[in-house]
This record gives sequence, C-alpha cells and structure tokens, in this order.
Amino acid sequence: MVEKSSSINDVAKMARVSPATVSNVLTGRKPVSPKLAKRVETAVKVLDYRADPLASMLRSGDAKIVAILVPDLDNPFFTSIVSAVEQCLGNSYEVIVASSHGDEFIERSKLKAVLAWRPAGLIVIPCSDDFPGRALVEASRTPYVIADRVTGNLGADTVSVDNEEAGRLAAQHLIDLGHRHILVAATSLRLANIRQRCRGASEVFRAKGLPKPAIVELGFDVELASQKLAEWFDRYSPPTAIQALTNATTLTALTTMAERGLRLPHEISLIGFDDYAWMRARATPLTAIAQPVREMGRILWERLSARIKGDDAPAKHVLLPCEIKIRESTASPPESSRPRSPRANAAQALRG
Amino acid sequence: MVEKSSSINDVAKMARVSPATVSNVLTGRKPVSPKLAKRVETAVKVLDYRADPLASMLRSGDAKIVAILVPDLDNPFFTSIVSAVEQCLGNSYEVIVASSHGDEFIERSKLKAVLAWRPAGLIVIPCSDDFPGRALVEASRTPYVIADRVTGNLGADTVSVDNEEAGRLAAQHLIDLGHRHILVAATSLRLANIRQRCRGASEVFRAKGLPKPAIVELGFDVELASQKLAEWFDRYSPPTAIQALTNATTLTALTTMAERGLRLPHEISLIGFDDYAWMRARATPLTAIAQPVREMGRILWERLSARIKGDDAPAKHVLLPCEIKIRESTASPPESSRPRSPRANAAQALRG
DNA sequence: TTGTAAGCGTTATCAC
DNA sequence: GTGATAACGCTTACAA
Repeated sequence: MVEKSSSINDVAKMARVSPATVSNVLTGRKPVSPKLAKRVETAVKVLDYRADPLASMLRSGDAKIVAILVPDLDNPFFTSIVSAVEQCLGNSYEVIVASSHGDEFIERSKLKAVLAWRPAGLIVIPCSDDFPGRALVEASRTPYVIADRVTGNLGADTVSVDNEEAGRLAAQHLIDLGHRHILVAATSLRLANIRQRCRGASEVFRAKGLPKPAIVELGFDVELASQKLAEWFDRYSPPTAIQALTNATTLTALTTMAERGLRLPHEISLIGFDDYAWMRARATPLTAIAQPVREMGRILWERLSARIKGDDAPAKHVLLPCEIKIRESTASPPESSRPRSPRANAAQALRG
Repeated sequence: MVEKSSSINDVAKMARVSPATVSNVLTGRKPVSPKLAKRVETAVKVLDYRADPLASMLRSGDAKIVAILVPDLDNPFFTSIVSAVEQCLGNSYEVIVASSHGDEFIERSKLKAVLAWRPAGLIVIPCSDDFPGRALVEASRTPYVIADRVTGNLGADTVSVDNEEAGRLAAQHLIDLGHRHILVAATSLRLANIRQRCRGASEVFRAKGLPKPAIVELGFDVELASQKLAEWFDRYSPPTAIQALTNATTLTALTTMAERGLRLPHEISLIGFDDYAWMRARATPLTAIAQPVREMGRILWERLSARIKGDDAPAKHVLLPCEIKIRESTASPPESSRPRSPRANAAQALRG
C-alpha cells in the first residue's frame, strides 16, 4: 500500500482552515492570526507535511535551487567551491551541479538544461573568459555570480581571488630567496586569471630591474603537460625555481621533477598553487599560494542571495586575497646555480 | 522588456495542433502521425522551446533528476563518484548533490529535502552502515542505489569495490616483500567496508601462519588522526610497513612520517588507498590500491537507470575489483627488522 | 490518430 | 484576517 504524502488540502482540512491560510502560515507572506496559525502548525507536524517544492515553484516562479556550473568536477579546486557554497545553503536550497567539461558547447547546453529548472540563482565558473553562455543566463533573468574566472568587463557580480597579487606574492618570495631564473608554469594564457597571475609575477621582476620570468603553457591534459614541461627543461636549462599557477601545474612540476630526480628545494624550488593536505604530507612540504576557498563560497552565496532578494545595485567585483604558506619547498638557489645544463644536475645529484 | 519563454500552447498554436499532440511528440508516449510530428518539431525549433520540467513533473510524477547524497564533498573519492556518475547522465538528467557531512541527522534531513523534488533516482553513500535514512527513501518509493558503503543485508542495489580483496591485495604485497610488522591504518571500524578491508588483510596473515597485523583507528578528523598515529608510534615500536585503508589515512601516514623524518620506503613502506595524481608526483611514488571509480559511476548509473525503467528483480550487489599499483613506496623491510632470506637479500642488494 | 478538458499541489488575486 | 477561485505549464484520460 503506497502512502500518498499529504497535501496542503489535508492540512487545511485538519486545521479547519483554507489552503490559502496554510500557505500563508508556512511562507509567512501574509499575516495570520495566532490562533489559526497554531492550529495549522500542529496539523503540519501531525501529518509531517512539507510543501511540494515543484508545485510551489510552478506557481510562484521561485525554485529553491542554486545551480552551480563548473568546468571540471574532478578538479579539487572546483569541487571545493561547490562544497563551500553547499555549506552556506543550509536546508533552504538544493544544489544542482553540472560540469561543462571545459567545453563551451557543452557549457551552453548544460546552461540551458539547468536554467530550465528556473533556479533561484546560478553560480558559474565559465570555461572561457568571454563566457558566451552569458546571454542565455541573462535572457532567463536568473540572478548569477561568476566565480574564479573573470574578465571584469562583464556586467555580472564576480568573486575571485586577487590574481595579480597571488602572482606577486609568489614571485616576491622567490626573489627574496635569491632566485633570478624562474619558470612560471601556467595552464593556458587564454584564461584571464592565469594571465593576471603571470602579470603579477612579471611586475615584481620588472620592479626589481630583473628580466621577466619565463612562462610555459602546459594546457589541461595531465599527460601532455608533463611532456611539455620535460621538453622545456630539455630545450632551456632548468630554472632555479618554478612558480606554479594552478594546482594542476603544481602536480605537473612535481611529476617532472620526480622523473628527473631533481630534489626539492635545493636543486629546484617550487611554489605551488592552492593548498591541499597532500602538499603538506611530504618530506618537503610545499610552499604554496592558498586561495581562501571557504571565504569564496561564503561571499559567492552572500552576493547571490542578495541578488535573489532583489538587490539591483551595479555589479560588484569582489577580489579576495590569497595567502602564501611558506614551507620547505622553497629555499635559496644552489651556489653553483645560474643557468645549468642537465649534465650539471647529475653532479649535483651525487652530492645528495 | 522581459521575454516570457514560450509554452507548450505557443508551440501547439504555431504547429496548428493541440497541446496534447505536442506533448506526445516530445515525450513519445503516444504515436503521432509523421506529418503533425514534423510540424511540431519545426515549431519547437523555431521557438526554441523546452518543456518546463517542473510543470511536467508535477503532472507526471517523474522528475528528470538524479540526486546524489555523499558524506563529504571535500573528499576526492566522493566527488570523483559524483563526477563519474555525472558523465554517464548526458543531457537527460540533472544532478542534485547534497552532503550529509558525515552526520546521520543531517543525512535524514537532506534526504527529506532531496526526495521532496521527487528525483527519478537516488545514489547514496550513507554515513553509517545501517543507513537509518533508508526508511525515508523506501517510503518515497524512489529507486536508489547504495554506493561504497554496504553492509549487504539491505534490500537495495549496491555497488562497491571488493573490500576484502582490496585488503588482501595490499597485505599480500607487503608480505611478499618480507614485512611481518604491519600497521593497518583505518578511519573507523564502524564502517563495514573498512572492517572488510581489515579482514582481507588479516586473512592473508593468518593463511601464512603469521600473527595478525595491528590496526589503528584514526577517525575522520585530520588533525586528530595525525596525533593518534603519532601516539601509536610512541606507544608501540613503528611497524616496517603501513597499509592505509582510505585516502585520508594515506595522507595521515604520510604526514606523520614526514614529521618524524621517516623515509619511504627504506625505513617504512607505505601502501596507499585510492590513486590520485599527487600520489605519483613524488620522488617516491606511492604504491596504492586503486578503486575503479569511473567503472563504479558507470555501474551505479546502469543499476539505477534499470530500476528507474521499472526493473524489479531482487537487489543486486555489484563488487568491483581494485587494482594494486606497485610503485616505489613499498620495499623490503630494513635489515634489522627482517627475517633473513636469500630472496630478500637479493632485493636489497639491487637497491643498494 | 487527434483534440478537449481535467487535474497535479501550490500560491496569487480578490472578494468578503 | 480569511477563504473561494483561478491560475502556473504540463500530461493524461477520455471523447471524437
């Protein structure tokens, strides 16, 4: 025997009021006399009633859903954002997640699918700066906030870290340690946030009158990335330090160094991006640029919920500061350093 | 000017048919003559129409949603499951995710919230074996599949890895290398899958006539876990090898070893659980027990979609094999703690 | 095969 | 302050 869950009418009947009054008690949109309100509340408890969100939404146009669209659900940074937002939502909103798999076409189609549910709001990490899907979102008039990747000229709220500063922080640390030959490991310069991190690094070098650091674009394919970095090492002499611009390139740098037996920090210094447990769980814990993920989630929701509540102030662009966690993967460059040939490394390895 | 998105009536009007016919063309529930069908299809294209999923669901009772409830959205294993499932879904279903934060009470409340959306199906990684929320799910008659954590006596489909074998695989490898003093690092023995991994390990030892390995329960709090492991090291003499039973305890083992300056693999061998990029991106890549995550996602969806389609065969319990990735964090135990055998000596000599 | 009309469970409107 | 009643946009009897 299937128990049909009770509807607003059942509650109304039991409380001897009209369904409208039940609705008013529950949503609080209109005042109800305490006496009737109490009757309704007990009926709700007895019947274990909860409003069908679908019917309620169908009528009101306001679905208690926040949609989150990210480029990749296997990237811990993106999932940590999802997690951080989820923790802010409590019981009042559900989360729909979707992944664009880094593809603008999929992004558009997922956007359509997700918007069809008329979510109260949308948080999106676009897979490209121009975010062509934006038109779709705006046509739907769904409140939305762009996270992480931000060109800045879009008319939407954005929440990201101060990428230039992140770049500066790392470069400054490396320069302070005496490094002059730094390799900046980027994923793709087609992303504004990556370019900003590069710019931050370059800026510090220029300010000191030093030549700009080299930049290598490793892409998003893990296998290919290691290969590209290895090729770079072969073509040019290895740098004395690597500044990774994402968690992925941190991993790539580590992989290539492990393959070549280059030891942290004395042969090469490495400064990672993001801050995960595995970066600390090492004989040589990684110095890293930590993004304030929890905080990002919090602000993302703060902005979005403001928009949901009807805030129509001009777009705000929140820039959160990163923090440098200085640990042991960065140190002064080796004495003999300055451009070294791969051969020289063998000699050095013998010392270790 | 706000463009109201077109409804089924607009399509019907443009195609000069009834709304019912439009519905029948789109859902395919009833046959429609090719001529009208074509008219409808072009109208749909012209108006860029998509049925409002909420209205459609309200009427039909079938929401194109798969809900996924996990204990922790910051644990990469759980998010990798979400990701793997998401990739199977294509465009026909949306994903609602929720986290129980490892708390049965929250689990129940999230379950209620999520079920209120009448998802077509539910995938759940319960936070405890008895899964008290189960009653809720069954009362709602939502098709569901339990993943990862499985007592086996629940009347639901389950998909997990062969945990005993996972435990055996690791223990066998360690024994083959000559280890006799192994520490098994578990999160909590209240979880059946963890107990099974333990049992697998113990079994191998018993079969060889060796004393059972020690087991330490580290819990789910990262800070506390390191502390507990450190205490264990202090109380008993450190083992020659650690067999981690989850990705979290792998990290804990690594942290404690780093803190104490214990070097892999010659002072202690470590076999990790799960297989992430960071485990390979090390001077000493980690030997690890890899769970077939993609495959789990695939089977999870295969089972769930079968149930959604009405399959009412008795519950199936799928056990997927783990794979051991032998790398360099495991080696023969150091001279002093190892029974002498020609084979072990040879191995040691090679490593010289 | 197709159209008409009746809901699905809620909230908004508008009388009272 | 409260209660009928009419939508919301769709699917599904049922009639044609």
